[in-house]
Amino acid sequence: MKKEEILKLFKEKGIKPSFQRVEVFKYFIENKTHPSVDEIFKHLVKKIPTLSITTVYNTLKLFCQKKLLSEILIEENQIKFDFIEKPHIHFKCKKCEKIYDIFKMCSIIKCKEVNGHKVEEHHIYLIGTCKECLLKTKK
Amino acid sequence: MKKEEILKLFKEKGIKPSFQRVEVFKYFIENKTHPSVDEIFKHLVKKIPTLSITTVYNTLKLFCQKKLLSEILIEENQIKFDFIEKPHIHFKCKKCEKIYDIFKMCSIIKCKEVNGHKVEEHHIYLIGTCKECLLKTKK
DNA sequence: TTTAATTTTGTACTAATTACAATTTTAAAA
DNA sequence: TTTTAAAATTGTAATTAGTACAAAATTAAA
Repeated sequence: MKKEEILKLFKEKGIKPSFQRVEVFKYFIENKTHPSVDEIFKHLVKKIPTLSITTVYNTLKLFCQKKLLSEILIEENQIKFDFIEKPHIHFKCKKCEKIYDIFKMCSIIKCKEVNGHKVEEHHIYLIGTCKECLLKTKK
Repeated sequence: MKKEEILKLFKEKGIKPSFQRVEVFKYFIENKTHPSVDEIFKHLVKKIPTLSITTVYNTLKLFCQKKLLSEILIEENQIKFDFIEKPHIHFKCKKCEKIYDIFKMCSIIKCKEVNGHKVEEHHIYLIGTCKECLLKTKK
């Protein structure tokens, strides 16, 4: 994703492209992970020494409101963030703590109504032992 | 659920039935809600004036390990707890903040394996506007 | 160039959770 | 019954994520 594309996306969403905001966004497309606020801050402060943690919080909040990112709350007392491409669910390994994106469909994800309640968001978390950790324990 | 049944359940799970533990457990069966640590503490401290918040944390952690309760992490900076009866998912209303139990099945809940990862727990959260709040806004 | 609006920064604060040592309770052994 | 050891509870202090907010800096418009 090139800079012009980011600027175009920001414009569509009504986000003013400050240097800090573009850098935070770039973090997500360059590192396809599920970072915490702290990880993002620690990474970007190397490049932007004046960066404030409050800016990171503000920017992530804005991106979530504009549906560029979504929050992940999975067995942690720390919010992680997720770049929204196509709908997916998350798997977290209890051993290595890694979070995997799982692109698997399910009736729940499509449902817009349940017991009369209007559904606007779906968050599906699976927890267990990942492929790699299963292999390690077998050895 | 009578006291003898609670004691029997604790014995099965290998939980020593201290007065505090029994009272915390009773809170869940008497109030079918999704309480936070603070709510449980504030309620029980009336009956047990010497109760410590640390004991509540310890007890809830133990109950989660023993699979009597599970943690709910849904759009909050506060963990809530859920009594495990039969598998269900959660719906949270954005307006009134209430959490509903939804007893609806889905292929994801049954799945024990995904992309080679071994699945041990499922947490499904739906967020939106609940039936009651929808009615209120229509008026 | 001036002005207003927006964004960023930095500090102080709050609230949830954890660490840990001291005390109390419980259960087992003598 | 008394002694001893183990487990649970308590209370305090510390940690940490996140928020509030005002001042400074930046941007865009008049």
